[in-house]
Amino acid sequence: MSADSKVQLTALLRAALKSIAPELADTPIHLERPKQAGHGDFATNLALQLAKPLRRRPRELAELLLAELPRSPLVAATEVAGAGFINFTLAADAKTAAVSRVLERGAEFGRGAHTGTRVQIEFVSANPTGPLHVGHGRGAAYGASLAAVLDFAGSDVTREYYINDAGRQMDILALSTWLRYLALHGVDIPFPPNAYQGDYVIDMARALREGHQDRFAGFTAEQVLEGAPGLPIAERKDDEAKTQREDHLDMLIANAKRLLGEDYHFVHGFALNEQLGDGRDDLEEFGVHFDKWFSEKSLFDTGLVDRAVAELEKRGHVYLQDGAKWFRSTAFGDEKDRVVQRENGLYTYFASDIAYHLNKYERGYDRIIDIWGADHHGYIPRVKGAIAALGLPPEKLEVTLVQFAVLYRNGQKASMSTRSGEFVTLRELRREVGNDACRFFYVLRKSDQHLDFDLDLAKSQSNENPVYYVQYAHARVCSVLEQWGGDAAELRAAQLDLLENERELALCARLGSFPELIQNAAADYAPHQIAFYLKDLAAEFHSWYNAERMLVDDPALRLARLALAAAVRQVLATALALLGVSAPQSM
RNA sequence: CUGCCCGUAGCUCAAUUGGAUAGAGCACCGGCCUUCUAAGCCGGGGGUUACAGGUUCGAUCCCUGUCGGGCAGGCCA
Repeated sequence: MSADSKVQLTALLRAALKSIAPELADTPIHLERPKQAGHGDFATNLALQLAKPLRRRPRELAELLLAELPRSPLVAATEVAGAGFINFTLAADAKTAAVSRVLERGAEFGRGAHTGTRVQIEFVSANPTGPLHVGHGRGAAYGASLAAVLDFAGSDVTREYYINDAGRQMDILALSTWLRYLALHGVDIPFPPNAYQGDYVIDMARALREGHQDRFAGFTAEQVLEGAPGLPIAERKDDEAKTQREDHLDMLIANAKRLLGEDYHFVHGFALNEQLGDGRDDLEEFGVHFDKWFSEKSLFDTGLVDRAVAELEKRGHVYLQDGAKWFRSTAFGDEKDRVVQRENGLYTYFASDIAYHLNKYERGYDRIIDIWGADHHGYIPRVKGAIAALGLPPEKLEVTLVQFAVLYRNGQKASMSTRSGEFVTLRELRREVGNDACRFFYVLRKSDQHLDFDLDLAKSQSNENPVYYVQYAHARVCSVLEQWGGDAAELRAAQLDLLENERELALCARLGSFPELIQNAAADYAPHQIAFYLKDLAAEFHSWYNAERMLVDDPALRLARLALAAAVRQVLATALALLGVSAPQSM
């Protein structure tokens, strides 16, 4: 059995279709795996689809198609059912053939044909202004798994992290670090409430002092606060107070730049590298790897932001108002026009984002995937609008939104406030529940669904925990094969027609559907399908394990069952690897 | 107020892109360890897919409205 059953069945149906309705020979043929066991191994609604154009009854057409269906050893039985479905039951050896395919191809079983499609996938891209938190973790797990699935399905994938190293947030981090550093040198300045509060800033300040002693000190509080408006009392939440706090912060940043001169860039770069390095380590430990780290600042340094805005202007999509440059995004479906260059001459974040996407397009990808937090959904129209305005095809860009994850401990929502300093970081989560449970739980839901992350469940070592459930199946196979002690190569010679009970054939069919699963998960950007497949495969294996023995006396039957077990183990390992979850030999 | 997303068993979620009798796990009840790992298995009850219409052979899925939840609506990022 060289090709997959589905491909062969499609060809058979195509032949029958040409024979009864040559003019409709291009009708897409949809074959599905019925949910219900009584409906066979595959079903098609082709007759129902033809009913309208041919103006004939679906069941009649189904009969006609079956009459014209070429004979094949693949098919054991066919039937017309329901409104006009055609159900196929495969021959037993067509199902068990999946086992030998798995054993032949090993870790490559399920890999799609190389399409040469170049896909760029950008994810996480968190501001390097503090530790990654559990929200970033979900984007990381989703993006990494999706990238792995797309790669396995046949695309050439580039994983990219966009570093926001050019904006005001980075200045605030640099200032925060410097203020903490000054405090270590006895300079008493009230720490602004809108600066970065976390302890990691104090850690950076200490590191700065250890490495450079008092190089960045020697300034008085008066110098640092010069020209800054006073801070309103903490209780005031009105707009005036907020503006005053922001002005205060901006003046401190300006003073820092003036007082430190060249050294400001050093402190800025130091804080950036510390946080970026920390995030990179965190992600690597999480099994999330990036091929490219793309700097926002480089877009300014290479003049691409200037060029992108100039190109928009040249095409007549920019106008001046109140001293600022506006992109007419309403002409491309956005709700309102957006500023790209402020009155003070500085570009907005949106401007560099346009430049970044222009750069992505110029790199020649066939498909560009952005994974954003759900709170950024309002940005999609303006970014796509800008792409269209530049004369580029916006449909090449696909934005996938990842909803928030909420942690639950003892049935109670765990706090994740980002300002209080007591937010839950990705690192804390990984330490608490382990990388495997983290990765698996994060992709257990569709990305556009809110995720309730049950910490107690993720930690529990019981059958309730789906991670352990799946890993346990893998470990069980390992244990049996070890006790058998034979050479894995022997398994290829197994007489697979000895696999004949219902559970065995169900497992074979499940293995055989793995390549389809990969294609579906890739097409839908839905790695959660891999997680659900794993749960199903593990369940069917455990059920079989309890019902039948593998290490039986009959050598031929023993070999056949061990071959099936080995194939199950292989597919479990392959699928777990796509999700970045380990496949333990023993538990 | 406006826009986007969501609403499925008591709880957490699926549902092969419009298919057949809407499926799992947990929780609840009852069984299975002298036999390859009980981190496992077998059996049982549980639903007007938020609600009301519409489109068609057929709707959890598409359209309209209502109700409920989330997120957005800066010359912030």
